[in-house]
Amino acid sequence: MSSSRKDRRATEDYLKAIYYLAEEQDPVSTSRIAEARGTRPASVTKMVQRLDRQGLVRYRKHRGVSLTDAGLQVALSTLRRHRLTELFLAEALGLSWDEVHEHAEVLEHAINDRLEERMDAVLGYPEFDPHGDPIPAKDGTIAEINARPMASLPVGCKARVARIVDDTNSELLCYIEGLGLVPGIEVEIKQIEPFEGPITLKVDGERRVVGHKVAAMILMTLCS
Amino acid sequence: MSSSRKDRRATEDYLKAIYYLAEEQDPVSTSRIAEARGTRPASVTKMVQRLDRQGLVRYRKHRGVSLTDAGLQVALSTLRRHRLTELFLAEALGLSWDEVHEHAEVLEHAINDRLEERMDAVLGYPEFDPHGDPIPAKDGTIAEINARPMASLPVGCKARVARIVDDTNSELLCYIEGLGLVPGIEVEIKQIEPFEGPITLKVDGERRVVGHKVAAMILMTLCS
DNA sequence: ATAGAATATTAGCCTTAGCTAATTTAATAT
DNA sequence: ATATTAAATTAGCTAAGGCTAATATTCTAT
Repeated sequence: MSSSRKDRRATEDYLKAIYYLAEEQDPVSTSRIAEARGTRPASVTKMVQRLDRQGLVRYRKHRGVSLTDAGLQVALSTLRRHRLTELFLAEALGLSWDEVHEHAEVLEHAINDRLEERMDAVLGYPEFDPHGDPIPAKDGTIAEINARPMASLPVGCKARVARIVDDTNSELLCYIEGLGLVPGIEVEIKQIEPFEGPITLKVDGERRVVGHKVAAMILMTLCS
Repeated sequence: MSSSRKDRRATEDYLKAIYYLAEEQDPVSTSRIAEARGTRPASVTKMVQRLDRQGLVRYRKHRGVSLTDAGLQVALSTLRRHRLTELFLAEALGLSWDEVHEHAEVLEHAINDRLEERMDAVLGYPEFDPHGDPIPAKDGTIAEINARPMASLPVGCKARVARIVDDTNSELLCYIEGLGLVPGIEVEIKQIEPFEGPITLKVDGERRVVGHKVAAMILMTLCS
């Protein structure tokens, strides 16, 4: 039963992980994927070889993997479904923003084009999620945004704080201000742990570490 | 990785199938399950042996399977999620009743207690779906209903038409009336194809075959 | 009661996705 | 430039769910 109507789960999760990790460093190494997914490198090697055979990634021994166009489409589609699902669950079921992620992590693999389309319509075709992260369009295009969430910046990048997303969470806003992360300030991204991990950055010559949730609230414009 | 966080899918689908088929004939035969699921009998044998080992069914060679209490709980929970999901998709995404089933068939395996609870609350704790089929409660109890959908009756059962669920589909209502299936009429169930299959019955001494969708609209009271 | 037909089971193979242990390749430090 | 270390790969195993072909059991009709 090679194909027919299979488990999208593993494939989509791998491609999504590779998509995220590639932001950090392009041919993504086996061990980074293993770390991100909580599996062993040997399992990753086998899987990326399969994905390569399916034309979803380009893999060269000891050299890492990159998404092909086809793989990128799948990753973006999965990301789109993830974000639409999060938004939808928050909207339609009144779940908190903290809570929706884990549910979406499962549901993103269980919804099809039709459901995606309906959710999109019901939500009014949103382009960004409450974190300020863009929701890829059906065709894979990502809304151009001059200000991007800090968490989406590449390592080594210098950028300026553009605005802090209003999460109606005044405690966090104060905390962020306290870190010196006020609009106009220039920071350099030193290190990003994938997914929910912390981000290390340099502000006014001083190193700081901020959590992923906080970083998602901080929109940045790149210093070219 | 024996257990941890597995694919509920196959297990739940088997148990659900067995639950439905048992209504027709209790120890359910291998081949009935195979037919219902579109797999080969040999695969079913292996699977029910596994389910037996897990304590979800009782299986005796050549004699068929029955659900254990644990298996029944899983089947009812799955059924509950299926029906809540159908209702929720119709409500929240404006999908037609025809359409929701196939989506629910996938999603029922992807939602957890929390989502189930939220959907239930948002829907106002419904006890029946639009077909008139009861939605099992969290504890597995099924709302007592004197009138049951025709599709839920056992084969050989004699029952009286109680009412026709108003589907706001006047064509179907007329069609049903045309078959002589008016309230008060006594019919005998001759044969039920599982799931969406047709139902053969005897009305006024004449055999008739009605589709599952039609049968779901006809609520019956048993003639004791 | 038994032959033949219908059902069910077993044996043996496949794929996916994981694991460990052993090996190979690449990177680093002297 | 080579020895050591770190990272990646291969080999070989596991379990779930499928499949086919072969075998075994039960049912049915004589």
